[in-house]
Amino acid sequence: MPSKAERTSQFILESVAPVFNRRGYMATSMSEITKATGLTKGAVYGNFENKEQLALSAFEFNIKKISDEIRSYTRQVKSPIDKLLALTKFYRNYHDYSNNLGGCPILNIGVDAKNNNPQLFKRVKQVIKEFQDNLTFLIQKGIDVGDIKPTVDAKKYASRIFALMEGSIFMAVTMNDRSYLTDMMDFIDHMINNELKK
Amino acid sequence: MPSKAERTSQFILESVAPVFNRRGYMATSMSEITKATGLTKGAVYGNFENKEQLALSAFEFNIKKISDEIRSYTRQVKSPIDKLLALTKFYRNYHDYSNNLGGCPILNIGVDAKNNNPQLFKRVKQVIKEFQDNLTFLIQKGIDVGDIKPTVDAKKYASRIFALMEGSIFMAVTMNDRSYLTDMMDFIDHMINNELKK
DNA sequence: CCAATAATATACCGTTTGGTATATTTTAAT
DNA sequence: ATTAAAATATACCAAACGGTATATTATTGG
Repeated sequence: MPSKAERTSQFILESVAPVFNRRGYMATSMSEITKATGLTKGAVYGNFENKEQLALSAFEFNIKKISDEIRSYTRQVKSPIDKLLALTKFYRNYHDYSNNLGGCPILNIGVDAKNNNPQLFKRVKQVIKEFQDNLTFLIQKGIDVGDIKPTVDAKKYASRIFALMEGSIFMAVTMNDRSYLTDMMDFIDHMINNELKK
Repeated sequence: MPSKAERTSQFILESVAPVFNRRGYMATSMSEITKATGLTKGAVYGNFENKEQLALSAFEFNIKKISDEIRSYTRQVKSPIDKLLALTKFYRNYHDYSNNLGGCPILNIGVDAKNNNPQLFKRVKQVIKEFQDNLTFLIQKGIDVGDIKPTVDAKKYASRIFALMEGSIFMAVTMNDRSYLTDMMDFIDHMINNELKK
């Protein structure tokens, strides 16, 4: 059994992760944090150095949760093409998923932290790079195994697909209209089947 | 000559519009506003009711500036297709343009205001709708005059193009890499010429 | 069950927040 | 140039901010 402190730290993160994601770093006050957790400042500061470290950990918590969820989709299939299609399948359901979280952490914290928290922003950029590298690797593997046209520029398609996804997430969340997501995922699927697939 | 108050109000808006755009509503304090303007709180509150109204006016200021800039591109050509291409031409240069402003107001304030300022968020949604309606109207006109395929769903393409643009702006600004913009505008141009154009 | 220790709550710190009442200065019409 | 009005600066307010020292309560190994 994990120690009391470990359990409390996890509980705090679970509680404040959506708050930070929704409200951003500056707008999330310590009083909101104590309210969201039901704990006092003493407990929070006993488990986290300061507000910045807590925000950083909350972002990490959100990213891990999404990554795990994505993996649960992609690991069910084997071929690179099917894994790409599994990714769009995940994002088709993202509107429901994001209602708990309050939008996409990469998008929200990317916008929020850029001019408010350099450390957090640096981490967002790393996460974006990792995500895109994974996507590039997947497309390249598809080329290597002969499923994807060898003329395809893996990196270019990876960054394009990522931008398409973030754009549709922004629109779906902002306009509260899931059709932005489903339409874009249809579009990406079409791209995968007609431009990438051999 | 405009009155002193009118000139001061404009000066305040010019000064604080980029600050609000960069930092968001909550993170922009009155002390940052007095610092950015060089004026005192007395002057600011003499010209604006409160921080919220100032943020609202600053957003309006930014949107008008961009709209005017876009119009200066699109009015130089006549046909709907050329106007669409003029739009992507504007966004090709958006990386330089946005460095002064600190990103896209629609994206920044859309993300920032969603859970921090209902009034501001409502206005962002209106602006998005107006922008998309203009785009829809333009595509529909292209269909009517016979430049664009009659099978094209104007509204669907309008919202898709808008999402593509916002996605690429987010990526370009966040990763500080204009190629996200140029690549996406190439892509949209290709779409205009091969899917929309007769 | 009992201490030693770990974890949480309480009470407080100086600073900054958005906002306002009032004093001072600047503008502009005569 | 004078003066009434408009605009700006100053000085202040209560409340909230992030953070901390210390008191209190829970936990846990013996």
